[in-house]
Amino acid sequence: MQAVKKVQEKTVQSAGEAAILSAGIRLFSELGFDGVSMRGVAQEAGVSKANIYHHFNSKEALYLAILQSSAAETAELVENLADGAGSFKERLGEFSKAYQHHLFDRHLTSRLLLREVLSGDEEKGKQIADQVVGNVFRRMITILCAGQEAGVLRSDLDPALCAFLLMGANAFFFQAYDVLKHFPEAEFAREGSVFSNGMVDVFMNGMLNQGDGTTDQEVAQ
Amino acid sequence: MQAVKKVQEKTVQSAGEAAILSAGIRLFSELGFDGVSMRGVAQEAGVSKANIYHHFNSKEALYLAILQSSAAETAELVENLADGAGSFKERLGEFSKAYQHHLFDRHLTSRLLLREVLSGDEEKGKQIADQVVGNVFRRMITILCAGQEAGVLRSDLDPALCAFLLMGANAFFFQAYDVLKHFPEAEFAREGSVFSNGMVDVFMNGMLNQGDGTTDQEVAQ
DNA sequence: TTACTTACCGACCGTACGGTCAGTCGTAAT
DNA sequence: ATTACGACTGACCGTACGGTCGGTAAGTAA
Repeated sequence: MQAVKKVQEKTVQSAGEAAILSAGIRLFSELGFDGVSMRGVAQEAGVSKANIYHHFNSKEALYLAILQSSAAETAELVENLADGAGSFKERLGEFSKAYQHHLFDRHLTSRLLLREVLSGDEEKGKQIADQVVGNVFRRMITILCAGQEAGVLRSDLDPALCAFLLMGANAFFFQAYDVLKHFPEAEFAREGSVFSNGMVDVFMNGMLNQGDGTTDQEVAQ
Repeated sequence: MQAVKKVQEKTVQSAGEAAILSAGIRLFSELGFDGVSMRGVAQEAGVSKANIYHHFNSKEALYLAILQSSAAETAELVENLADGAGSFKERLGEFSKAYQHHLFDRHLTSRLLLREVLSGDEEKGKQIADQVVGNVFRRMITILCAGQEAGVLRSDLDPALCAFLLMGANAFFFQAYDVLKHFPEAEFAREGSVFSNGMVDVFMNGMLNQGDGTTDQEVAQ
């Protein structure tokens, strides 16, 4: 099985095919590959099952087409993520906020891609990871390295680790949002911006009280 | 459908049933509910398919039994997570490290439960969330509140947010570990302890250089 | 008009699914 | 010896699955 070298930017030219793709992403993102039947897609799209096979060779091919269009769409949007001026802290905060907003704005796409990347498929997963997540990852690392050179970011930290933490916090928040809503303790999850601001604050300044002369030992236990 | 009020601590007394449960967790954790067939479970367990239905009423019941035993096992282990003495920073670091170690040690169980919680099922998900994740969550909040009262932890931070970030970072690292291994940039992911130490360092002290008199404005852009 | 293409459909195929059932076997109490 | 019971099985059932096939209707170029 050869890897897909170049994503054929096959333009959708039939209303049926568009309906199939639209229904597919809705169902696949919610139920996963195994949870979706071609009959279900056909019904949701309002076309016959045979018509799906006219446009796509197999269930796998349909899923892959949806995956690739999702990945391309996300990759493009990530490319245009806010990268404005301002202080390092502001830039990072804006980037993080924009990324989180994107996750929720395109929640079907995001859920689909996250599921695929985290499934540990090793084949499709790696490709998507490079194509989509890798982009956000590397851009964030760039911002962080600039921060290190400017002397704002601690030079003893691994920029990749910092990038992973920032992205991961957003992604995990997105994943856990539905269940988090039902936790009475998690007031921060009511509003996305509250979480985002608090998160960036923690990442920037840390959780500990600073500069009050108190050491860890003095307040042990 | 009534909620399961009390988990019947049904002791496994047949070798076949044990094999079924063992095969089930292996398959369900890797492939998900829809990706597993009862024939597959039977074959993996080395028993007949009918035998599974002798011990469990349905596929759903088998899955639920596995889910509940996994939840109970994890809940118990979480109860015994290191909670030793030491400075606040040390306690939190130890707790975080122990939690991460538990995730990888019981990776089948962890993957199963995480998938269920994050699937947004609203029914099973909520129960598992309360039973397992909720425990870790609340214990971590307790530690954090103690830190606030002792004056070590910043009092302007939401302890629930901090707990979520610490837990989420570990959980997301666990989820992403397989794909992260293949990123050349992510050297921190080679060794679990490297990530753990770096993560706790960031959470405690923040990413920014502290106390050098440099403000954000001065180093803008 | 003919020839060809594309979008689309109803009916069908073989298979694998979840689940059932009658019955076997070993064991342990009566 | 008989009964009873739990562990276990092969054969079977109805259904839903992914996928195929012959055919229709519409557009279009020669």
